[in-house]
Amino acid sequence: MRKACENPPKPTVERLPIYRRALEILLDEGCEYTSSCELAELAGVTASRLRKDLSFFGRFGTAGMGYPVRELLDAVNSILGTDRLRDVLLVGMGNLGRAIANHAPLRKCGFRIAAAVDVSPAKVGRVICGVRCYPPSETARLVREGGIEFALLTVPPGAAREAAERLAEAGIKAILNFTPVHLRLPRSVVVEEVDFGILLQKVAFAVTQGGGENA
Amino acid sequence: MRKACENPPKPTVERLPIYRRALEILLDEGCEYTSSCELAELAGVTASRLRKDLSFFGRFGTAGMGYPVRELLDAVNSILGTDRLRDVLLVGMGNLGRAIANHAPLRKCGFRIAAAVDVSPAKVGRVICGVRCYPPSETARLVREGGIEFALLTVPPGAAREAAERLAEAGIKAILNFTPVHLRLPRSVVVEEVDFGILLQKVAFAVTQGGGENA
DNA sequence: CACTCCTCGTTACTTTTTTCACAAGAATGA
DNA sequence: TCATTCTTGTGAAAAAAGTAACGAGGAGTG
Repeated sequence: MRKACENPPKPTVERLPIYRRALEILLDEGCEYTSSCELAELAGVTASRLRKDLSFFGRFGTAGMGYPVRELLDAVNSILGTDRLRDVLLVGMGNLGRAIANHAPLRKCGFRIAAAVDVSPAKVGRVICGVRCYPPSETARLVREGGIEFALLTVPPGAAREAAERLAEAGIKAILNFTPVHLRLPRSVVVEEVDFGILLQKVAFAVTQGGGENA
Repeated sequence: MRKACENPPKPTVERLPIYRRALEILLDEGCEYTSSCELAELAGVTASRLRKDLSFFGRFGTAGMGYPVRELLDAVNSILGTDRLRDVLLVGMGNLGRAIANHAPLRKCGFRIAAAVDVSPAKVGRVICGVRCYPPSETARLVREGGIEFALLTVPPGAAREAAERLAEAGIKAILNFTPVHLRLPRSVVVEEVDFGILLQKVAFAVTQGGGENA
């Protein structure tokens, strides 16, 4: 039922995790089948957009019946690559790093903090929030031997660029960048920026200009 | 120099904070003037897109010269509503809440954690990470008396919906939702979702499918 | 078995967003 | 002063994304 994935639009891909979350809710409730209407409602999109999004990846439903929840969830997981638990490297065991290490919902999304890296000698060697802490010099070894593809960058702004370059050299595939620093890395490394300040500015505009139009 | 803001595209608005960040870097470096090429390079967009984005809000540059950094930054701040320090309410003083309370860069973006709310009696009344902690019952008073418009929702998933509704009733204007729960609130409240799991899934797709195309 | 109802997947259409290319305008130097 | 050289701002074309409508095809019913 999987298509050869004829280059789906970027917004479509960004909605897949939202569908996934909705499907998990339905599964928890014991629903075996759902409709595009119901699922779209849960995900906060229109039914036709949901159907079109899914159609980029294959045919998952049966006319008149809807979608089998379990199967569709498996399919979405397979598309996203979250069908197995993936190891993540935490770079920077500060406040934010610890918060993420303790962030339970990550596990439900298919990710596990496999190890952490920090410059502080007080942290290296210890297990903090359930995660063992290594010195930065171990980065490459951890990535290679652990087969780690993803990193969370939660170091102070001043250390961001160096840490990112170290990760890139180690062969990391993707970085979730929580620092307010624009990283300049080879295109082979996927970088996703998560800047709380930028997000707040975005809603600040919506509030001041729009006078309260929702997204 | 400000236009009447003829409904700028949403993507344009989302890029403004990025331009803002680039402008601050230039200002720190002591640059008085910059060009659309230089600024676009720093922001990671094309020069024509930058110029078009700015054109939605007015005319800020002079042909042959470029843009005056200080003035353009002031203008962007004015557009975004970050020209003055804005108070933010932190809801949920857990690991993530504390991390954000300590997150220095927020201040540079024009935001200040004015107060926190938490259910735990052990936290209420204390000052944690420089922020005074109040019980949830005080939410409405804090929002009203402090003139607070923005809230950061960092409570456990199970408490998210109730806390969000309390905020909406208190008259909050916007919520940055760090919980993996889809909030259903009146359209008058701007909600921005920040779900680490969803972000990881997004890059997971990019890595597995794209084989490494950057965003 | 025939009929109706329901829901998917797809196609055509509309809107939004991006890209490209160029005219207008300001500074510089002879 | 005048030509030259930049660089902006903008309008048109192209691309991307979203919306709506429709046909196809099972499921349930009598």
